[in-house]
Amino acid sequence: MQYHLGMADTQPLVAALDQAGYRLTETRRAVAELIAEREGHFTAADLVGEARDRRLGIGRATIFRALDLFADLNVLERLDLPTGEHAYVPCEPAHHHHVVCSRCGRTTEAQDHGLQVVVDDIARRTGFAIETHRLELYGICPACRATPAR
Amino acid sequence: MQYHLGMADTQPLVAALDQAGYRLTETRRAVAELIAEREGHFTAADLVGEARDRRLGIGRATIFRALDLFADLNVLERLDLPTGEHAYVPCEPAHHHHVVCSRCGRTTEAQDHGLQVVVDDIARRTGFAIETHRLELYGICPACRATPAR
DNA sequence: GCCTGTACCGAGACTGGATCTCAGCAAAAG
DNA sequence: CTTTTGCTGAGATCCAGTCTCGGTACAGGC
Repeated sequence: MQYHLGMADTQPLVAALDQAGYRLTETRRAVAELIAEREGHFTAADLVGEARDRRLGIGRATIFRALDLFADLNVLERLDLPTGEHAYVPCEPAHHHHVVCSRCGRTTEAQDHGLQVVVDDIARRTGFAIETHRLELYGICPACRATPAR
Repeated sequence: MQYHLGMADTQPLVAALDQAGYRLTETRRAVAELIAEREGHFTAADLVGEARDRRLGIGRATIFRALDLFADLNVLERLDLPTGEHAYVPCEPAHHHHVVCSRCGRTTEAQDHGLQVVVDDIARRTGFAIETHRLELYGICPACRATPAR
């Protein structure tokens, strides 16, 4: 079975599967392709629709399973957009945060220099033992800033 | 129609409706009561169940509408828990962040002293014009820390 | 190259949260 | 009191995500 897809870089996704000992199936490569072709964030429904349009014959459940898997391997992160939608973004496995363009939806990763101080401060003030945190930023990306608002 | 509920403080919720020019209906007061009685976060399903148990005769849709309304008025915030659940927390209208206890679910508000510096730094590095941000912290609250892990 | 155990897959039923529709009702204004 | 308009309940509907299960194909051993 061959899917004849494009050339987008699936390497990080596929490599993560391999390293973690998961099977490198054609289906998973195809899902990796669909993900790699995307710019910005996407929803599970986007991928399901795309797979259906291209007659790839990939089941709905399989796409959700692949997304969960990539998320577990930290090469994909699940975002909760302000609208309430759930979206996914491919990313590096290291701890970081996302900056989301509220116009075009593209995302960038950001290091949280100095955030630890803020977290520690909040821990001290509230008495909580902070285990994890999540910072999401929304704004207009450089490309969209360069073009007049549509 | 009277609902005969308790004495929890619904004032901030009701006042927000009034100020924004919405009608102060018995139903909305009742939903405000249900919210005010809660500790920590709660889900829409919690309120729907509570209303049904008490035979308040409030429809499912009405509860969702009220939640949306309060959220728009910034007296209620919708949280996306790490589990994927959607929860609500009553809060002050001012900008702030939430600290959620991952054991008992209680929440506290926190000021983001120093966070603006981090946000500005990320804006400079990424070139984004940051409009809003959301910081959520998860940890163990003082009360839960005081009791041995169950 | 072939066999075998097991991970993986597709299809479709199922679940549960959230939304929509619409006729009836009730709050605020005159 | 009457009118206007916003609000409400019931239930249909929608849709994301999960589960089940029979069948498939990968990887490792021979």
